[in-house]
Amino acid sequence: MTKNTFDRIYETLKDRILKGAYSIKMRLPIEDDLIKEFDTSRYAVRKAIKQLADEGLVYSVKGRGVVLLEHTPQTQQFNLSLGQLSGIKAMNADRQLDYRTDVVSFKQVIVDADLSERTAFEIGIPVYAIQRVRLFNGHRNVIDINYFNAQLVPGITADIARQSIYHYIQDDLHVKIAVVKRMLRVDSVRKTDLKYLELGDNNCVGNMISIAFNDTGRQFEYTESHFIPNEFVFTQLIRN
Amino acid sequence: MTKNTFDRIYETLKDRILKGAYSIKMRLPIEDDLIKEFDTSRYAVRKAIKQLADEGLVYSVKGRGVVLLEHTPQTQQFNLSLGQLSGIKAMNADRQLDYRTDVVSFKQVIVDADLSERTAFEIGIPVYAIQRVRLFNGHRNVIDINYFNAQLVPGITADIARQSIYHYIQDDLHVKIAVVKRMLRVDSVRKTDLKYLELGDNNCVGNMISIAFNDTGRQFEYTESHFIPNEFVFTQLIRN
DNA sequence: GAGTGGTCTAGACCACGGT
DNA sequence: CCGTGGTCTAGACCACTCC
Repeated sequence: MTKNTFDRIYETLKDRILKGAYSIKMRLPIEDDLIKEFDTSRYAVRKAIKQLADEGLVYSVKGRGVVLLEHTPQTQQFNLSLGQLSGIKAMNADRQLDYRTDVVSFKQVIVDADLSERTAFEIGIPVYAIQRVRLFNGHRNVIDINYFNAQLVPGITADIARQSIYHYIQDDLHVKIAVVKRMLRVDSVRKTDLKYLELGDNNCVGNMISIAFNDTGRQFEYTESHFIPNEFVFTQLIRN
Repeated sequence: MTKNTFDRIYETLKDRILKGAYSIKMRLPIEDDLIKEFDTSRYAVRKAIKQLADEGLVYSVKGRGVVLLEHTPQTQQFNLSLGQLSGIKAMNADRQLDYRTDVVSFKQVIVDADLSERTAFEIGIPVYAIQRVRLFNGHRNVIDINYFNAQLVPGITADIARQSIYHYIQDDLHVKIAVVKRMLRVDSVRKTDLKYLELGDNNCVGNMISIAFNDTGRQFEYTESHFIPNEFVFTQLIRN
């Protein structure tokens, strides 16, 4: 349940925006009116508006008010889907997906100079090196190449990798996944991609490189997710 | 000049973090100490810390403090470079780039059903349809396919397109670029890509689709930037 | 000049983490 | 239990937009 004041305001306003309640004048009510309506302080109202702005629904202009950004069915897909931590969003997220994971490689290795250069893990520490093929509706669309710091997230097994490593990390190890940083690239295919992915005629892959941090600030994961063209999208919001 | 209190605090803290001043204990000073040090209120201190967290440098834990995220030379490149509104960041942003733009197509057209479906512009309005090849060190790395709403940003010419449309929009038209929403995909090549891009053996392109809004909330631009593999990166931050 | 959001202050209480 | 960041209140003044 959402119990915070600003959450309640945020949800109410978001609902109204998506329903088109404010669309005619393209403005949100001014802060003072929202304060009166929700019988609260400016803090909660402003925090709720901030959240709407973070999501790309509104934009605040000093001296004028809070403007709604135009949205159409097409441009809805540009809106950020918050909270999807673990990964990739299929292009048609609405259609039903049959999903399976094959663990094609599971090793525990010691970080050497090369691997350290790539993953930013310290030389000499033990890591789990895992390769998993992700099948969507039976198609080999993604290969995940994971390296997990075995000191920070110990006890991973091939069986856990077949299920969900993030589930294990959070629920069993009680390690909080605080921040994930990502880089996105387009790479020419390499041997592993050709071996495991259904690329068709394509000779490139998308490469999403993620590094994840726990709530003590330590990086416990380095992952490359190679995915086939034409199937996946990533969204981003830039504000002035 | 940065004149806000929280900007001053933010810059000072960021500087210290990057210099490693806090790295031993992996913590920022607690809020009360920062309030004393900068002789200010909690508001400014918290806003500065929020900004550091938005950038992926720190992470706040209720009850414990503000934790620094590990960073190494490799993982620095995951840090967001804020403020780069206009676009693509080359993989090696540090190396000197010779940069040129060729306008290969410049038209004014009326939006029909198909174009409306793609760009979310209303049927019947006039738009500028522009295609520009971007050369980096003489190499045709990017093709920009722009559609600008001619009512919201009138007066674009081929000459302006050769220079900088964003410069013209902001400085001459005084239109504020408030928000840009992006989608990133990997697409199989199409005819236009083959014609204009130096793809080598690659038969895919990266596709960055942007829609831009002015500060009245109107979408004035739809752009596809197709870019060659292996040269560009995008960064993203996900927080819990 | 009137109206609006942005910054800032000075407090209070709550929720969580660790001892 | 204490220390910490998160939420919340009630106000003040400033900077900007628009008329």
